[in-house]
Amino acid sequence: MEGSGRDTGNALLFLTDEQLRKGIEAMFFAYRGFTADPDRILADMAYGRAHHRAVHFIHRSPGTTVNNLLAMLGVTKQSLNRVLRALVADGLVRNEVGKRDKRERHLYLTPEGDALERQLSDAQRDRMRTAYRAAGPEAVTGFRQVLEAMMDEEMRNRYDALKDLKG
Amino acid sequence: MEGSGRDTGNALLFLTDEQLRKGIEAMFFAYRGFTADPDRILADMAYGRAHHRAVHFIHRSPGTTVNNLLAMLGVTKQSLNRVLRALVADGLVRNEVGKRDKRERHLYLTPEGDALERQLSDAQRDRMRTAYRAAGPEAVTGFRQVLEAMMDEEMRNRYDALKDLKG
DNA sequence: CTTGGAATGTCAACAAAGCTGACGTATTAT
DNA sequence: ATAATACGTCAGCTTTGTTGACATTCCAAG
Repeated sequence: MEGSGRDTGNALLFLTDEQLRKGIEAMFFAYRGFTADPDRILADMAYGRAHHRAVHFIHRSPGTTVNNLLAMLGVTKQSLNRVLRALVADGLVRNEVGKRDKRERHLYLTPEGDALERQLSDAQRDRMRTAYRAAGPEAVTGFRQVLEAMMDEEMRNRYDALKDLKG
Repeated sequence: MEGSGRDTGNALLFLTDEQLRKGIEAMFFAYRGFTADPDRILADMAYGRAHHRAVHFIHRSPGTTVNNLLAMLGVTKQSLNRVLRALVADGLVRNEVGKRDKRERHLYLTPEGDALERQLSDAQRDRMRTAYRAAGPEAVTGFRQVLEAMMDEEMRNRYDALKDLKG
Protein backbone atom coordinates (compact mmCIF):
# COMPACT_ATOMS: atom_id res chain seq x y z
CA MET A 1 0.00 0.00 0.00
CA GLU A 2 1.04 3.55 -0.78
CA GLY A 3 3.94 2.02 -2.63
CA SER A 4 6.71 4.53 -2.37
CA GLY A 5 9.04 1.57 -2.63
CA ARG A 6 11.25 2.49 0.26
CA ASP A 7 10.49 1.49 3.78
CA THR A 8 12.75 3.42 6.07
CA GLY A 9 11.77 1.46 9.13
CA ASN A 10 9.24 1.91 11.87
CA ALA A 11 11.08 4.82 13.43
CA LEU A 12 10.22 7.08 10.52
CA LEU A 13 6.79 5.79 9.65
CA PHE A 14 5.25 8.86 11.20
CA LEU A 15 6.71 10.89 8.36
CA THR A 16 4.87 9.20 5.51
CA ASP A 17 2.64 11.37 3.35
CA GLU A 18 -0.30 9.42 4.72
CA GLN A 19 0.55 10.32 8.26
CA LEU A 20 1.21 13.94 7.35
CA ARG A 21 -2.11 14.17 5.57
CA LYS A 22 -3.91 12.83 8.59
CA GLY A 23 -2.20 15.44 10.70
CA ILE A 24 -3.29 18.16 8.29
CA GLU A 25 -6.89 17.02 8.33
CA ALA A 26 -6.88 16.60 12.09
CA MET A 27 -5.65 20.15 12.39
CA PHE A 28 -8.44 21.40 10.14
CA PHE A 29 -11.28 19.65 11.91
CA ALA A 30 -9.91 20.29 15.37
CA TYR A 31 -9.62 24.01 14.77
CA ARG A 32 -13.31 24.09 13.93
CA GLY A 33 -14.03 22.61 17.32
CA PHE A 34 -11.56 24.91 18.95
CA THR A 35 -13.42 28.01 17.81
CA ALA A 36 -16.95 26.61 17.86
CA ASP A 37 -17.90 27.47 21.45
CA PRO A 38 -16.70 31.08 21.50
CA ASP A 39 -18.24 31.58 18.07
CA ARG A 40 -21.60 30.48 19.37
CA ILE A 41 -21.40 32.88 22.30
CA LEU A 42 -20.28 35.78 20.15
CA ALA A 43 -22.94 35.18 17.53
CA ASP A 44 -25.59 36.43 19.94
CA MET A 45 -23.80 39.71 20.45
CA ALA A 46 -22.62 41.90 17.61
CA TYR A 47 -19.13 40.45 17.90
CA GLY A 48 -16.98 37.99 16.04
CA ARG A 49 -13.76 36.07 16.30
CA ALA A 50 -11.68 39.20 15.86
CA HIS A 51 -13.18 40.71 19.00
CA HIS A 52 -12.47 37.53 20.89
CA ARG A 53 -8.81 37.63 19.94
CA ALA A 54 -8.44 41.27 20.91
CA VAL A 55 -10.12 40.71 24.25
CA HIS A 56 -8.02 37.63 24.90
CA PHE A 57 -4.68 39.32 24.36
CA ILE A 58 -5.61 42.47 26.22
CA HIS A 59 -6.56 40.26 29.12
CA ARG A 60 -3.27 38.41 28.81
CA SER A 61 -1.10 41.49 28.96
CA PRO A 62 -3.08 44.41 30.34
CA GLY A 63 -1.69 47.78 29.34
CA THR A 64 -0.32 46.47 26.07
CA THR A 65 -0.08 48.99 23.25
CA VAL A 66 -1.90 48.95 19.95
CA ASN A 67 1.33 48.16 18.15
CA ASN A 68 2.00 45.19 20.37
CA LEU A 69 -1.45 43.86 19.75
CA LEU A 70 -1.01 44.42 16.03
CA ALA A 71 2.11 42.29 15.94
CA MET A 72 0.43 39.64 18.05
CA LEU A 73 -2.61 39.32 15.83
CA GLY A 74 -0.85 39.85 12.54
CA VAL A 75 -3.49 42.11 11.01
CA THR A 76 -3.44 45.68 9.80
CA LYS A 77 -4.04 48.56 12.16
CA GLN A 78 -7.15 49.53 10.22
CA SER A 79 -8.63 46.12 10.78
CA LEU A 80 -7.74 46.08 14.45
CA ASN A 81 -8.86 49.66 14.92
CA ARG A 82 -12.37 48.85 13.77
CA VAL A 83 -12.58 46.10 16.36
CA LEU A 84 -11.08 48.18 19.15
CA ARG A 85 -13.35 51.11 18.37
CA ALA A 86 -16.40 48.90 18.86
CA LEU A 87 -15.04 47.43 22.08
CA VAL A 88 -14.22 50.86 23.48
CA ALA A 89 -17.57 52.29 22.41
CA ASP A 90 -19.34 49.41 24.14
CA GLY A 91 -17.35 49.91 27.32
CA LEU A 92 -15.45 46.62 27.24
CA VAL A 93 -12.01 48.08 26.65
CA ARG A 94 -10.39 51.15 28.15
CA ASN A 95 -7.90 53.31 26.28
CA GLU A 96 -5.17 55.06 28.22
CA VAL A 97 -2.65 57.50 26.82
CA GLY A 98 0.91 56.46 27.66
CA LYS A 99 2.69 58.31 30.45
CA ARG A 100 6.22 57.96 29.17
CA ASP A 101 5.27 58.05 25.51
CA LYS A 102 2.03 59.86 24.98
CA ARG A 103 1.65 58.55 21.44
CA GLU A 104 1.03 55.11 22.71
CA ARG A 105 -2.36 53.91 23.84
CA HIS A 106 -2.39 51.34 26.58
CA LEU A 107 -5.29 48.94 26.51
CA TYR A 108 -7.15 47.52 29.49
CA LEU A 109 -10.31 45.51 29.92
CA THR A 110 -13.11 47.11 31.89
CA PRO A 111 -15.00 44.92 34.35
CA GLU A 112 -17.53 44.29 31.59
CA GLY A 113 -14.74 43.31 29.22
CA ASP A 114 -13.31 41.01 31.84
CA ALA A 115 -16.68 39.35 32.20
CA LEU A 116 -16.89 38.66 28.47
CA GLU A 117 -13.34 37.38 28.43
CA ARG A 118 -14.09 34.99 31.24
CA GLN A 119 -17.22 33.73 29.54
CA LEU A 120 -15.35 33.06 26.31
CA SER A 121 -12.24 31.52 27.81
CA ASP A 122 -14.29 29.37 30.17
CA ALA A 123 -16.02 27.83 27.19
CA GLN A 124 -12.79 27.34 25.31
CA ARG A 125 -10.97 25.96 28.32
CA ASP A 126 -13.76 23.49 28.97
CA ARG A 127 -13.30 21.94 25.59
CA MET A 128 -9.54 21.96 25.94
CA ARG A 129 -9.79 20.37 29.36
CA THR A 130 -12.03 17.62 28.08
CA ALA A 131 -9.64 16.92 25.23
CA TYR A 132 -6.62 16.93 27.54
CA ARG A 133 -8.32 14.63 29.98
CA ALA A 134 -9.28 12.20 27.25
CA ALA A 135 -5.80 12.14 25.78
CA GLY A 136 -3.72 12.12 28.94
CA PRO A 137 -0.67 14.09 30.12
CA GLU A 138 1.87 12.54 27.79
CA ALA A 139 -0.30 13.26 24.78
CA VAL A 140 -0.60 16.84 25.93
CA THR A 141 3.16 17.24 26.00
CA GLY A 142 3.40 15.90 22.46
CA PHE A 143 0.52 18.09 21.34
CA ARG A 144 2.29 21.20 22.53
CA GLN A 145 5.62 20.15 21.07
CA VAL A 146 4.21 19.66 17.60
CA LEU A 147 2.21 22.89 17.71
CA GLU A 148 5.23 24.89 18.78
CA ALA A 149 7.29 23.37 15.99
CA MET A 150 4.59 24.34 13.52
CA MET A 151 4.68 28.07 14.28
CA ASP A 152 6.50 30.64 12.21
CA GLU A 153 9.62 31.98 13.85
CA GLU A 154 8.00 35.31 14.67
CA MET A 155 4.84 33.74 16.04
CA ARG A 156 6.87 31.45 18.25
CA ASN A 157 8.64 34.47 19.66
CA ARG A 158 5.30 36.05 20.45
CA TYR A 159 4.09 32.83 21.97
CA ASP A 160 7.21 32.50 24.09
CA ALA A 161 6.90 36.11 25.21
CA LEU A 162 3.41 35.36 26.50
CA LYS A 163 4.63 32.26 28.25
CA ASP A 164 7.13 34.33 30.19
CA LEU A 165 4.47 36.63 31.55
CA LYS A 166 3.27 34.21 34.16
CA GLY A 167 4.06 30.69 33.08
CA MET B 1 2.36 31.02 42.45
CA GLU B 2 -1.09 30.86 40.85
CA GLY B 3 -2.46 30.25 44.35
CA SER B 4 -5.63 28.32 43.78
CA GLY B 5 -5.03 26.82 47.19
CA ARG B 6 -5.60 23.26 46.17
CA ASP B 7 -2.90 21.10 44.76
CA THR B 8 -4.42 17.98 43.33
CA GLY B 9 -1.10 16.26 42.79
CA ASN B 10 1.25 16.00 39.87
CA ALA B 11 -0.97 13.66 37.92
CA LEU B 12 -3.50 16.41 37.28
CA LEU B 13 -1.20 19.40 37.03
CA PHE B 14 -1.64 19.44 33.27
CA LEU B 15 -5.20 20.50 33.73
CA THR B 16 -4.49 23.81 35.40
CA ASP B 17 -5.93 26.91 33.78
CA GLU B 18 -2.36 27.96 33.02
CA GLN B 19 -1.72 24.82 31.04
CA LEU B 20 -5.02 25.09 29.25
CA ARG B 21 -4.36 28.69 28.32
CA LYS B 22 -1.00 27.73 26.88
CA GLY B 23 -2.68 25.07 24.82
CA ILE B 24 -5.20 27.59 23.53
CA GLU B 25 -2.52 30.06 22.54
CA ALA B 26 -0.38 27.35 20.99
CA MET B 27 -3.37 26.34 18.91
CA PHE B 28 -3.92 29.90 17.76
CA PHE B 29 -0.34 30.61 16.73
CA ALA B 30 0.22 27.17 15.24
CA TYR B 31 -2.84 27.47 13.03
CA ARG B 32 -1.41 30.64 11.55
CA GLY B 33 1.69 28.71 10.60
CA PHE B 34 -0.40 25.84 9.37
CA THR B 35 -2.16 28.00 6.80
CA ALA B 36 0.67 30.42 6.04
CA ASP B 37 2.34 28.56 3.18
CA PRO B 38 -0.78 27.71 1.15
CA ASP B 39 -2.05 31.24 1.75
CA ARG B 40 1.11 32.65 0.24
CA ILE B 41 0.79 30.46 -2.83
CA LEU B 42 -2.90 31.25 -3.28
CA ALA B 43 -2.43 34.97 -2.84
CA ASP B 44 -0.73 35.17 -6.24
CA MET B 45 -3.69 33.58 -7.96
CA ALA B 46 -7.23 34.80 -7.54
CA TYR B 47 -7.86 32.11 -4.93
CA GLY B 48 -8.18 31.90 -1.18
CA ARG B 49 -8.37 29.43 1.65
CA ALA B 50 -11.84 28.31 0.62
CA HIS B 51 -10.57 27.16 -2.76
CA HIS B 52 -7.78 25.28 -1.06
CA ARG B 53 -10.21 23.37 1.13
CA ALA B 54 -12.47 22.47 -1.79
CA VAL B 55 -9.53 21.26 -3.87
CA HIS B 56 -8.15 19.30 -0.94
CA PHE B 57 -11.32 17.36 -0.26
CA ILE B 58 -12.12 16.73 -3.91
CA HIS B 59 -8.64 15.30 -4.22
CA ARG B 60 -9.20 13.20 -1.13
CA SER B 61 -12.41 11.61 -2.37
CA PRO B 62 -12.71 12.03 -6.12
CA GLY B 63 -16.27 11.82 -7.39
CA THR B 64 -17.68 13.17 -4.15
CA THR B 65 -20.96 15.00 -4.45
CA VAL B 66 -21.67 18.63 -3.69
CA ASN B 67 -23.70 17.63 -0.65
CA ASN B 68 -20.85 15.55 0.71
CA LEU B 69 -18.44 18.41 0.31
CA LEU B 70 -20.93 20.73 1.96
CA ALA B 71 -21.12 18.57 5.05
CA MET B 72 -17.35 18.21 5.12
CA LEU B 73 -16.66 21.91 4.99
CA GLY B 74 -19.58 23.02 7.11
CA VAL B 75 -20.55 25.97 4.94
CA THR B 76 -23.67 26.87 3.00
CA LYS B 77 -24.19 25.70 -0.55
CA GLN B 78 -24.21 29.30 -1.73
CA SER B 79 -20.78 29.85 -0.27
CA LEU B 80 -19.39 26.63 -1.68
CA ASN B 81 -21.06 27.20 -5.02
CA ARG B 82 -19.24 30.47 -5.53
CA VAL B 83 -15.93 28.69 -5.00
CA LEU B 84 -16.80 25.69 -7.18
CA ARG B 85 -18.05 27.91 -9.97
CA ALA B 86 -14.67 29.63 -10.13
CA LEU B 87 -12.76 26.36 -10.02
CA VAL B 88 -14.87 24.82 -12.78
CA ALA B 89 -14.66 27.97 -14.91
CA ASP B 90 -10.89 27.94 -14.56
CA GLY B 91 -10.69 24.29 -15.50
CA LEU B 92 -9.41 22.97 -12.20
CA VAL B 93 -12.51 20.99 -11.28
CA ARG B 94 -14.73 18.83 -13.44
CA ASN B 95 -18.45 18.38 -12.88
CA GLU B 96 -20.10 15.10 -13.78
CA VAL B 97 -23.79 14.26 -13.64
CA GLY B 98 -24.46 11.18 -11.54
CA LYS B 99 -25.20 7.94 -13.34
CA ARG B 100 -27.40 6.35 -10.73
CA ASP B 101 -28.88 9.59 -9.45
CA LYS B 102 -28.83 12.27 -12.09
CA ARG B 103 -29.52 15.00 -9.58
CA GLU B 104 -26.08 14.58 -8.10
CA ARG B 105 -22.96 16.20 -9.47
CA HIS B 106 -19.76 14.29 -8.94
CA LEU B 107 -16.64 16.37 -8.57
CA TYR B 108 -13.19 15.55 -9.90
CA LEU B 109 -9.96 17.44 -10.22
CA THR B 110 -8.64 18.02 -13.72
CA PRO B 111 -4.91 17.57 -14.30
CA GLU B 112 -4.55 21.31 -13.70
CA GLY B 113 -6.48 21.02 -10.46
CA ASP B 114 -4.32 18.13 -9.41
CA ALA B 115 -1.24 20.21 -10.06
CA LEU B 116 -2.49 22.98 -7.80
CA GLU B 117 -3.47 20.50 -5.14
CA ARG B 118 -0.01 19.01 -5.19
CA GLN B 119 1.63 22.39 -4.96
CA LEU B 120 -0.47 23.35 -1.96
CA SER B 121 -0.26 20.09 -0.10
CA ASP B 122 3.47 19.82 -0.72
CA ALA B 123 3.96 23.14 1.01
CA GLN B 124 1.69 22.21 3.88
CA ARG B 125 3.20 18.77 4.26
CA ASP B 126 6.69 20.22 4.32
CA ARG B 127 5.85 22.27 7.34
CA MET B 128 4.07 19.40 9.00
CA ARG B 129 7.01 17.11 8.31
CA THR B 130 9.46 19.56 9.82
CA ALA B 131 7.30 19.91 12.90
CA TYR B 132 6.87 16.14 13.22
CA ARG B 133 10.58 15.56 12.82
CA ALA B 134 11.40 18.14 15.45
CA ALA B 135 8.91 16.74 17.93
CA GLY B 136 9.42 13.02 17.42
CA PRO B 137 7.03 10.08 16.92
CA GLU B 138 5.64 9.94 20.42
CA ALA B 139 4.79 13.62 20.33
CA VAL B 140 3.01 13.07 17.03
CA THR B 141 0.82 10.40 18.58
CA GLY B 142 -0.11 12.74 21.39
CA PHE B 143 -0.70 15.58 18.97
CA ARG B 144 -3.22 13.54 17.03
CA GLN B 145 -4.92 12.25 20.15
CA VAL B 146 -5.55 15.70 21.53
CA LEU B 147 -6.73 17.07 18.18
CA GLU B 148 -9.16 14.23 17.72
CA ALA B 149 -10.54 14.76 21.19
CA MET B 150 -11.04 18.42 20.41
CA MET B 151 -13.33 17.87 17.43
CA ASP B 152 -17.08 18.10 17.51
CA GLU B 153 -18.82 14.78 17.25
CA GLU B 154 -19.90 15.37 13.68
CA MET B 155 -16.51 16.57 12.55
CA ARG B 156 -14.85 13.54 14.11
CA ASN B 157 -17.19 11.34 12.10
CA ARG B 158 -16.17 13.14 8.93
CA TYR B 159 -12.54 12.86 9.89
CA ASP B 160 -12.87 9.15 10.59
CA ALA B 161 -14.68 8.62 7.31
CA LEU B 162 -11.72 10.13 5.49
CA LYS B 163 -9.32 7.98 7.44
CA ASP B 164 -11.11 4.87 6.22
CA LEU B 165 -10.68 5.79 2.58
CA LYS B 166 -7.06 4.76 2.44
CA GLY B 167 -5.53 4.98 5.88
C1' DC C 1 13.82 75.20 17.84
C1' DT C 2 12.89 72.96 13.89
C1' DT C 3 12.29 68.96 11.55
C1' DG C 4 12.07 63.99 10.54
C1' DG C 5 10.17 59.89 11.75
C1' DA C 6 7.31 56.95 14.69
C1' DA C 7 2.79 55.77 16.73
C1' DT C 8 -1.80 56.33 16.32
C1' DG C 9 -6.33 57.24 14.37
C1' DT C 10 -9.47 57.71 10.60
C1' DC C 11 -11.59 57.96 5.90
C1' DA C 12 -12.64 55.59 1.64
C1' DA C 13 -12.86 51.76 -1.22
C1' DC C 14 -12.52 47.15 -1.94
C1' DA C 15 -12.26 41.77 -1.64
C1' DA C 16 -12.86 37.15 0.38
C1' DA C 17 -15.86 34.30 2.41
C1' DG C 18 -19.27 33.46 5.28
C1' DC C 19 -24.64 34.04 6.05
C1' DT C 20 -30.16 34.15 5.03
C1' DG C 21 -34.02 33.94 2.09
C1' DA C 22 -36.26 33.01 -2.10
C1' DC C 23 -36.86 30.72 -6.31
C1' DG C 24 -36.25 27.44 -10.31
C1' DT C 25 -35.31 22.98 -12.33
C1' DA C 26 -34.30 18.25 -12.66
C1' DT C 27 -34.83 14.00 -10.75
C1' DT C 28 -36.12 10.58 -7.53
C1' DA C 29 -39.07 8.58 -4.04
C1' DT C 30 -43.53 7.82 -2.06
C1' DA D 1 -49.57 12.82 -8.86
C1' DT D 2 -47.20 14.74 -5.30
C1' DA D 3 -43.51 15.40 -2.16
C1' DA D 4 -38.79 15.47 -1.24
C1' DT D 5 -34.00 15.83 -2.71
C1' DA D 6 -29.89 17.78 -5.06
C1' DC D 7 -28.25 21.43 -7.17
C1' DG D 8 -27.77 26.14 -8.98
C1' DT D 9 -28.53 31.00 -8.72
C1' DC D 10 -30.01 35.81 -7.58
C1' DA D 11 -30.03 39.41 -4.18
C1' DG D 12 -28.49 41.38 -0.13
C1' DC D 13 -26.08 41.50 4.14
C1' DT D 14 -22.01 40.84 7.68
C1' DT D 15 -17.40 40.15 9.34
C1' DT D 16 -12.86 40.62 8.72
C1' DG D 17 -9.28 41.24 6.18
C1' DT D 18 -6.71 44.40 2.60
C1' DT D 19 -4.47 49.30 0.30
C1' DG D 20 -3.81 53.92 0.07
C1' DA D 21 -4.06 58.50 1.72
C1' DC D 22 -3.89 61.79 5.20
C1' DA D 23 -3.90 64.25 9.95
C1' DT D 24 -2.31 64.46 14.60
C1' DT D 25 0.70 63.99 18.20
C1' DC D 26 4.95 63.45 20.07
C1' DC D 27 9.95 61.95 20.66
C1' DA D 28 14.45 62.71 19.40
C1' DA D 29 18.23 64.41 16.65
C1' DG D 30 20.34 68.03 14.45
